[in-house]
Amino acid sequence: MDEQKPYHHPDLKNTLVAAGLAILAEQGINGLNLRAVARRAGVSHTAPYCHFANKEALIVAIAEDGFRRLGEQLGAAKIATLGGAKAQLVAVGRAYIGFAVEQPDSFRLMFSHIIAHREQHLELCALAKACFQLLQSVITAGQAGGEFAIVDSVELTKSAWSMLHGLASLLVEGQFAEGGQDAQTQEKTIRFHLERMLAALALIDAATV
Amino acid sequence: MDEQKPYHHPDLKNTLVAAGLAILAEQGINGLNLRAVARRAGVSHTAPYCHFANKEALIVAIAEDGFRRLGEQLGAAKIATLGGAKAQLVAVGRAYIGFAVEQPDSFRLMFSHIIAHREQHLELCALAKACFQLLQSVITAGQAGGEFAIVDSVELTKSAWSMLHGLASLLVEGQFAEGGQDAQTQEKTIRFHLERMLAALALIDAATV
DNA sequence: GTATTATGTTGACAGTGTCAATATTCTGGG
DNA sequence: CCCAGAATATTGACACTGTCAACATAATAC
Repeated sequence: MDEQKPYHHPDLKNTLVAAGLAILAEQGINGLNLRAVARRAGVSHTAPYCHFANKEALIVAIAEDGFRRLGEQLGAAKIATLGGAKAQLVAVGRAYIGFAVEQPDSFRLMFSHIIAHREQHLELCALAKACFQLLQSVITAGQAGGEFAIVDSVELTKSAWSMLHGLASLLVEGQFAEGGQDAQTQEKTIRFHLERMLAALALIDAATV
Repeated sequence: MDEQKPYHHPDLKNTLVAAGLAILAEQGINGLNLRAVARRAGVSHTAPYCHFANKEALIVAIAEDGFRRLGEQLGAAKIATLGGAKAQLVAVGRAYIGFAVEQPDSFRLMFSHIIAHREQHLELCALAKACFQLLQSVITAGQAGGEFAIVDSVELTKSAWSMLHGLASLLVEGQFAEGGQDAQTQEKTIRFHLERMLAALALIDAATV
């Protein structure tokens, strides 16, 4: 028994990211520190420095993982939905909100200013962009199908993302919680706002063009 | 000369908040720690504990100040704008975005999860609610004037706030910055999205009712 | 098979939040 | 006016955290 682990950890880098995610989910951002991550991974308190330049680098890796999971969930929602681009947009939007509400600390971390110079982290930017482009693909498909008018799809996607992100952020930060709502009520509220916002997006061009 | 300060500081509590705000503006959230605030206020490193239970309490006070300033700016934008509720809504929205972009660290702090149990801080909640209600007042006025349809104004205001907050957040976190845009271009982009989003809000009821 | 590199550990240091003990000043009641 | 207690501020200490330097161990390349 007692498989004593080798001096060299099989895959410490990913183990550290996983440990960070676990701590994030359990204790939130305040509990997320390098030494706790190292402890959880079963290594010494400076071992992370062999794989990450500093704390921020580890946080970036965790945020990257978050964007990867978000992208997967958005993609899954998209392909699981038939019935036109507007329905897909609602489904993808619901997935975005769902991710934020179910994993609030990951969501916060991904958009947090803790990551000071976001543009310097190419992989992080690429993963975030992939999420954006997934949203955009739904919108361009809708344009092709005549569900949305023909305007710059990047700008239209920015509007859609703003709406989703705002709703997600305010929900996550508890700004909309007047007393503890039950899950069902909250679900209804979310769908209500989602449908209204996205219907507005579909309408928008009739008004502004 | 050399007015040696008295042992008892005239108004340390407010001085500490002001010092915190200054540090926040200069060095961002990372530079904001109790000892630095105390240093800047010219007192010992534990003096803040006479006025704040802990670091979070000071941060709450700084956030409260932020909501107070935000409320003032929104109110000023509202009363400075003639020409109907829609124009007012755009103006107030522009003020919201302006606050976020000009004072990104204050904006982040106000909505930050650093403040763990927001609902326990009554004054903070009241100040945030005052901002919400200012937005709501524009919308109800618009309803009375026939510019917006008659639906639950709280829900309509939540939609508006979500849109504004999402745009502000993504701008502040640099998600929309593809390369350094000059101020003029950014201003155009902001107004573009604002007008579209708020026009969408005005239209929304025709679609969903 | 040895030199080099990659990986991990130990020990140290400065900075931070917080508490206990102490000092100074203010305030109200005699 | 004086003094007791409250309010305010300081000093010193402690644990925890991020980070670095020095060293130890394992994998790899020639």
